[in-house]
Parts: sequence; C-alpha cells; structure tokens
Amino acid sequence: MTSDLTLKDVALLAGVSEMTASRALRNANDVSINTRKKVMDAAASIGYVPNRIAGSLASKKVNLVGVVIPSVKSYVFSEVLDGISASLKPSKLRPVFGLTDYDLDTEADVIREMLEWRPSGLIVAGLEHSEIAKKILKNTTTPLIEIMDTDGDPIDSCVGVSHYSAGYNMALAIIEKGHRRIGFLGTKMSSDFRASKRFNGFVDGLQSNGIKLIDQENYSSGSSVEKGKNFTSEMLKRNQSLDCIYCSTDVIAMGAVMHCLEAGISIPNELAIAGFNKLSMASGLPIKLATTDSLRFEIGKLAANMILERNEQNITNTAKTIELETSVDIGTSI
Amino acid sequence: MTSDLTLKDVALLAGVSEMTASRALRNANDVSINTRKKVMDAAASIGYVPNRIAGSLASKKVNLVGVVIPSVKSYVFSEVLDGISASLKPSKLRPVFGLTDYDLDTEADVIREMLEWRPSGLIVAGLEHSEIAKKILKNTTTPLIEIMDTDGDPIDSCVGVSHYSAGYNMALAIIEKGHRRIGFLGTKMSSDFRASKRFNGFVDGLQSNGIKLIDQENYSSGSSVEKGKNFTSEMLKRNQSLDCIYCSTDVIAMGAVMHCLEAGISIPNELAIAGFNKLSMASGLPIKLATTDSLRFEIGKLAANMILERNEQNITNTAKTIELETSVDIGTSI
DNA sequence: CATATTTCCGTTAGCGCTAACGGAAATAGC
DNA sequence: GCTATTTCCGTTAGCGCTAACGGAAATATG
Repeated sequence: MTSDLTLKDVALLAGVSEMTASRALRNANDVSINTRKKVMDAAASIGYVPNRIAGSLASKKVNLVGVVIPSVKSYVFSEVLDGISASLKPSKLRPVFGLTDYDLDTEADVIREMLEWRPSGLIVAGLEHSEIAKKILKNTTTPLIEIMDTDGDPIDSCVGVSHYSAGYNMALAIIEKGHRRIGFLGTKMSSDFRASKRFNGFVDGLQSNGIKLIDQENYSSGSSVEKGKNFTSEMLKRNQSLDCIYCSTDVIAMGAVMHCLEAGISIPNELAIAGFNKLSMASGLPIKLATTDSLRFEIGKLAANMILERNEQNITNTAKTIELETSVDIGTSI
Repeated sequence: MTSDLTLKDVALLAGVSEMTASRALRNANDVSINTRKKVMDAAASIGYVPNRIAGSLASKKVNLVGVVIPSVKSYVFSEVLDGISASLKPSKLRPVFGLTDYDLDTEADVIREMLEWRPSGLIVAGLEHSEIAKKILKNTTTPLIEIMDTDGDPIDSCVGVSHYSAGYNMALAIIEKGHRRIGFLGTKMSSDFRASKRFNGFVDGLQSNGIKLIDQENYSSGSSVEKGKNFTSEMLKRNQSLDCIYCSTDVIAMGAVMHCLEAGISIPNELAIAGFNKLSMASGLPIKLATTDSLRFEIGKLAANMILERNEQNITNTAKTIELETSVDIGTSI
C-alpha cells in the first residue's frame, strides 16, 4: 500500500547502493551471499515489487510475446494459447494476447499496439492481413511467426497445416468410403480464410474423382452445435438423396450428428458426416466423428519454441516454415 | 527493419522538437494543424512505432489490465475474457492474461508478475488465494476485482454469482420435479473451489428437504464429455435406482445425456440430468439441459467496467461487491 | 496602440531501472 | 613479501519518452 516503493527504498534499508540492490534482486552475479540476503530481506519486509516498465526500458529487454488471434471463444484458439503458454512457462517470456474478432482492420490495430511494447516475439494467426498490417510486419525486427496455416506466403516464419490438403484428403477419404452425393456446410468464407481453403481443397478433391458438390450452405457469423443441427435438417429437406455432409468444423458436425440422432438417421449408412479440428468435445458422441486433427496445441507449442530459440541465440535471419502433416481420422461416421 | 527508430528521428525529420513530435503523435493539445501533419507524415514515412515502455515510464500510466484465470481451455473463462475484451475495447486499456492452471502457487507467481507491470487494474478469478498472494494483493494500490464467485471475503471489489446458492436452488428445483434418488458427478474439489461450493449448496438444498445424496463420483483433472458419459454409465451400474444426476458442469452433463441416448434411457423419466454454466454448446442436444447460467460474459464485462470507472475518476477506496442473481433454467431434462 | 489573452512550441528534468566501467578489498600464487 | 587474480560493490550515464514550466508569437480586447 501507500505510494510506490522503488529500488532506492530497498537499497537505503539494506544499506547498499541501488545497483547492488538491483543485482541482488535479479540474482545476478557479483553479489556476496550476505548482501544478497540483506537486500532480499529488506525488499520482502517492505513488500517491494520491482517495476518492470523501468527495468525493460533500461535493459531493452521486454520478455513478452504478443499473440494475435481472432477470438478466445473458439475452442481452436484457446488450445493454441495453451500450447504457447506451455512452451513459454519455463522461460522468462510471457504471452500477451490480442483479439481481432476476425476483422483485418482490428488486426492491424492490435498488431501495431503489440509492437509498441517491443515484445520479444509476435505470433499472429493466419497468413492474410491488411496491406497496412503487412507493411508493419515487414518492417519490424521483432521475430514473427504466422501460425495455423501454410497455404500462402509467410512474411517471416510460419507454423501450421495445409487446410487445402486437409479438405482435399477428406474428400478422397469420403469418396473411398463410397459416398457420392455430397453436401458442404460451413461459415460464410469471407472472413474465415482457412475454412475457405478447406472448402477449395475439398471441392478439388471431389473434382479429381469427377464428383461435384450437390448442395452447400454458408451461414453467417460463428459456429454452434445448434446451427449445425438446423442447417443439416434443412439441407436434408432440400436434398433427400444426400449421403454425406462435410462440415467446416467439428462443432457444426456435432450438430449434424445431433440431428441424425433425433431424426433416427443412421450414421454413416444413411448419412455420412465429417468435420474438422478433432475437438475433444466430440469424443463423447455415440459415433466417432470423421475429422482432421488441426494440431492446435502442437502449433502453439512449436511457434513459441521458435520464438524462444530466436531469443536465446541471436539469430536474425531465420525465416523458417514448418508445415505439420495432417491425416484424416476416419472414425465411424463416414 | 534496421535498428529501432525513436522520437528523435521523427522530430529531426519533421523539423520540430521531440516534445512537439510527442504531442503531435499523441493527439495532445498545443499543436497546430500544420505541425501535426508534418510530424504525422514524418512518422509514417519512416515507419515509426512509438515505444510504449518508455512512454509508460514517463507518464506513469500503463494502460493494461491484468487478468488472472486458471485456464483458457475451459469454455468458462474464455467467455469471461471475451466480456472483459468487449468492455475494454472502446477504452485505452488492454487486457493481459495470465494462467494459473488451477494452482495457487502459480497464481501467486502470476499475480506478482502482473503487478510488476504496474497495470491499471487487476482481475483475478476466485476468492481463494495462497497466503503470499493475499498479502501481495492486500498491499497493492492497483484496483483489484475478484470475479466469478461471491461466497467468501473479497480483498477489494468483487463481481460474481453465489455458487452455493446455485447448487442449493438446483437441489430445490430437482426435488420439486419429484426426484428423490439423486447422485452427484463432478471434479475432485480440492482445486475447484466453486465446484465445491455448488456441491455444498446442493447437499444442503437436498438436506433441507430431508434428502441425502445416494452416490457421488469425483474424477480428477479436467471435465470432458467423454468422462461424463463413462462415469454416468458406471454410476448407473452401481445404483440402478438413481433417478437424477447433478453434474458440476454442463460438459459433464452433456456426457451424461450422451450415455442416456446410447443406452436408450429416457430423460427425464428414467433419469433426470442437470448441469451448471449454461454453455451454448449444450443447446444442440435433443433435450434442453437443466442448468444455471453462470453469467460469464456479464461478469467479465462488469469487472472490466469497474476498472474503467476507477480509472476515469480517481476514486481510491471503493471496494464494491456485485452479486449477480442466478436462476435455475429447468429445461426439459429434470 | 498598448495590454490581455490565447496559441503554440521548446527546455529542463526526470520516470525507475540497468549496462558498463572502474576500483577497492579479499584471495591466490610463487 | 609482492604481484596477479578474483570477488564484490559503487559511480556514471543513459534507456525513450512525457510532465511541467516558461516564453515567444499570434490573436483578441478596449
């Protein structure tokens, strides 16, 4: 309580110089055991809390990693954050999150704000950015990792999966299982670039076997189980002959499964269902949902590790792209 | 690119003093339209990014709000974060998140680290902290809001719901619906204080009608739909006479519902199921799950608003507790 | 036109901490 | 014993920015 204590207060109480107090508190070298103890005790006794703002300015080291993601509500990004947290935990670096709400202008603002803190690294979800954001990112010396997606041109480093391939391979898996009359259910693609890439891959995958999508529904804003349920119902009404629906996320696919459970539609005999992400939530379903693991935790972990590496060594020019391999998890729903 | 640009570079290029450049960039008063434009153009042309570390030190204003929560993977806290983000968005304040992994020692560390940044406010989940953390929190001048829970003694301000009451009222609702042979399914309570309070409230609610819990299962670590499914199955094996299970979260309750769907158990005739949180995810289920809305988004919004208020005015001593009212949502599952 | 007021900009002095250097005291080496 | 080395601590000089003050120029006031 009371007004802020500074290093001076600690130094005075311990009877040493500010510099010695600083060294002692930071566990730096060049301090005897006795004086270190004196300083520590003094600091503890008055409840001194170091001022990192001042410390960072003086040392020119800000042990923060900026993480720019669309949303925390999505189960996807929360696991990415978790991976990042897990990697950074044993280090001195700490993640700071900024949310874009899937809006590229907001993203540019958030990125700019992040860089004003001079973080040790910046992790940004996605490869698509506004021109302004791109310019800022290109000009910065901060290590930058774009994550989630490898279908595009990374500015610096990149960790992710190919969403195009994920869609393509799911199409092949579905076809191999004998399904031919296939529909797609997903968000409006304008803002969700990765969903759009999966869609394109899926369509191309079908195309490679001479098959065309026979129905498609694109709902606006976020995904929910309920939406999946309702739109599946509607699509089936339109197209009684449908024998498979590919959903842009597991959340939607869960809704599709729910509809089938309620309507007494047998999966996959009457309708096959596939999703994307491999959410743990879906593991409680009566059937095992066909899906592609988006390796969210892994991506977060690797991205954070790249930042850590770049920080330890003083490498400057190490643009590196890691494309993780995904594989279709057939499950029992197709 | 290149080495970091400073205000000096901008000032030099614009032909003004650093102070004027600073004022112009911050949109402060005392700058003519012409010079402001000169400065802005100069800054833009060289890609100047202000250094907030230096700015914060000089102005003694750090526009960050620390948010300390157990996890981001939980659907609960991600919505709290979302509420906080929504409230802070139009202001200058930005949230910084720290994760405790449900561990009080980690929490103390995270709180300490947060305070080292001298944030404009601190939002901490829960009322239970280690002695060290309590001491730190009591000594700080930073506005502090403990959230989620009102059953206990807040250090400063507090926004939340009574989890005890939520449990108690669900017990009453279940009894009113005619159920008497009731089981409980939840996490080991040692680390999840709020789940434990709901449990106690639930037991007391039953007790007030002379009813005792006839079975109880406490699994370790996190909740998942699959766990809910499996433990429901086991509990029903042990107790064929069970007619209701109260689950500590909706995620678990969803698993219970899944088990019933698979096993052909009719809800609520053969088995009633109730949860907690009112997760949107559960809205896709064939039945409407009985639950209590934990008002997560609302709590986040209100907490952030309290920080904003305290920041605008310069109120110092305004410890205030807001207990939001919860109500049981009967649904169709009990 | 002289004075009062406003508008605009620069100078000075830090914010609280740490890097870098230097030097005194303690220890080692022979 | 004297020099060489190590251990420990203090002094100086910032990090990049802004608060606060003051003063010159521009405008208003009568």
